[in-house]
Amino acid sequence: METTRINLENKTLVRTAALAKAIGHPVRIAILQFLSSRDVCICGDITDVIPLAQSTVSQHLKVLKEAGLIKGEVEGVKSCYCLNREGISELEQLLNSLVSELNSPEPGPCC
Amino acid sequence: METTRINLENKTLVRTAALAKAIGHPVRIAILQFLSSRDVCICGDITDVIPLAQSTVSQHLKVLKEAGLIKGEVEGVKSCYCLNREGISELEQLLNSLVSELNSPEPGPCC
DNA sequence: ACTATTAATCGTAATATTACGATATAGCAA
DNA sequence: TTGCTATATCGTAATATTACGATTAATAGT
Repeated sequence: METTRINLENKTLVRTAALAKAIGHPVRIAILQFLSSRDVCICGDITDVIPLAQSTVSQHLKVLKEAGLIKGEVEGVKSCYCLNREGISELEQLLNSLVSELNSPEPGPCC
Repeated sequence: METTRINLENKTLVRTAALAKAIGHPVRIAILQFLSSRDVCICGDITDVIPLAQSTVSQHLKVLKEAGLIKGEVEGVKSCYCLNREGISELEQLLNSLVSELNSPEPGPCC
């Protein structure tokens, strides 16, 4: 029996997991949705729509930023956030190829 | 300014996050890929291809099972696992609608 | 019945996540 | 300068995750 040794260091594997992990929390998905619901960057009112402490929201924003899913920059006294289109399309591409990989081949006899 | 109050209890939101979290680890993605690489259920040799302790692999399998992404049943002295097609398509559907939601509308002036 | 094997579960330690309040930082307005 | 506001960061507590070895439970083979 050939032992198809799995490489857990695989770049795509690790990156896909990291992106999935980043969206693996309701608050972070909600933040992404909120950012996409406007057609401009959002400066300052993110905390207002999320029923959590300001510091907690800031923490989630940091996670999303580090994952490359949003961009943020200081704009005067406020911070402006918007979606990082590159990160979103990377997410889309990696998750799509994962799912299509999982969908083929067809289910076998026992499932 | 209308405060679009975000509901963090939203079923779709919570479910999407839970599925994303389940695939938010390289080992679990690797397990899913391995399961899909055969066209039948895998009985027993999952531990052999993952370079981690048997108990750790079992834990990851449990996470995937609880998320509804795999099915598992005892087959004699072995356990048989295979992908749960329903869970996978739920994952596909929820992530697709999330991503397409994030992709529209077009990027505004500042991003 | 006895033994070997498979896989789940238990116990545990190390680390990560999540949330909060408090504090620091930095820009704006007076 | 002095204060005000917005947001990041710090410190911390509670909980969750991840990994391991040891144990248990159940089956298969002798």
